[in-house]
Amino acid sequence: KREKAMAGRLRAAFQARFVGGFVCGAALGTASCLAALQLSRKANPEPEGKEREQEKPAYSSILEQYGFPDSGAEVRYYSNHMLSYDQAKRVPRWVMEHLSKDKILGAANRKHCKFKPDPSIPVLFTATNRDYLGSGWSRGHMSPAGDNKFSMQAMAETFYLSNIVPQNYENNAGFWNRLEMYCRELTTRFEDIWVATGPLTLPREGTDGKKRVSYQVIGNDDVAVPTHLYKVILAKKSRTSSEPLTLGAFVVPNEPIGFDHQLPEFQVKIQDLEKMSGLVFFPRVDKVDQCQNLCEIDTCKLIGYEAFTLYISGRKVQSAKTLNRLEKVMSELKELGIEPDEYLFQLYQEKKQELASKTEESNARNAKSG
DNA sequence: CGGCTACTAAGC
DNA sequence: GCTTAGTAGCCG
Repeated sequence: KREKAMAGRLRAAFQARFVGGFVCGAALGTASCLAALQLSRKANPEPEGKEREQEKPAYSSILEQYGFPDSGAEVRYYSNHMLSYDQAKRVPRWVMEHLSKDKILGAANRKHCKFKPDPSIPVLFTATNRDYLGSGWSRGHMSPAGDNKFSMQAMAETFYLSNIVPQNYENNAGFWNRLEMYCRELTTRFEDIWVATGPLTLPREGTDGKKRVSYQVIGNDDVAVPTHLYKVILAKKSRTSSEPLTLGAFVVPNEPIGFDHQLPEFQVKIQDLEKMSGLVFFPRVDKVDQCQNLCEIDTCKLIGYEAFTLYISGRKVQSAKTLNRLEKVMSELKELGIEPDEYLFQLYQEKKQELASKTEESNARNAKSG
């Protein structure tokens, strides 16, 4: 009995979505869409009944048949992220992803990925690599490549330009990079994390005291350069426990931000971000009463200068292809007055061995052939 | 981790 | 001749 009731509810929920146009256009033909629209109109209570029906001129249904303007903002699904695209700005409005321990482990490597136009977006509205090259702005991931180590496919899809915005170089490699690292670090303290990321073009007050929205556009496609980027983090401690969710929202200027700034400086009330962006995040969650503040529950502390530099050096050591390069990385670190920690020193030793044996091999080959 | 550029070889 | 793909090397 209970099962039947449940099935009925599910069916009702599906139909509500269906007539709401959720599926319309994506998977169904025009005829079905028209039917859905009519159903949806009928579903709305018509306060005045027949009179209202008569008032409605015949041409309005013709208009429906020809179709309404399409912003292309429908949700697009990829292996590990979803997004809504802004066809006018050639950047995403928002990108969402799920993050957990298993997602950030694996062999997927960004060196095998290439930025490219999203094949699912109409050519008229896509950005291209040319728009970015030589523009003075870097191609900044919204859903980061590093969150998808578990899957080559998932990582490759984050390189579609539908997931990219023009971002300040230093910001991208620095503060924003560290913020993304912090999100990954959260997987050690939370079982599930959902992150929404996107660009903002916020108004600024001019010298005349009037507020204006002004932003640069780059390339032949006029790709919009955001003034700010936002990130909303929703985290759940454990899948089984019923303790409240944890929420944090941040708005970061699209400019260099040094180590003298802390993450909480950029925290905003979720309602404020919603007003700025025109988006309601996690609409089914009571974000006021049902959520705790991330920066109270967790550290909201980004990795510091020395630890960050050590980490970067570690990555460089691992990708070194010559002994010369390897030694340079280490000596530059020393010049900065930073001593390698145990982990980096071990990476260094291993790489040194590996490269030494490789040059030995090639020497042997040359001797043989020569 | 986050990026860019230069060079080579292959292909139309 | 020009574009594409892969690689090596660079920087923060």
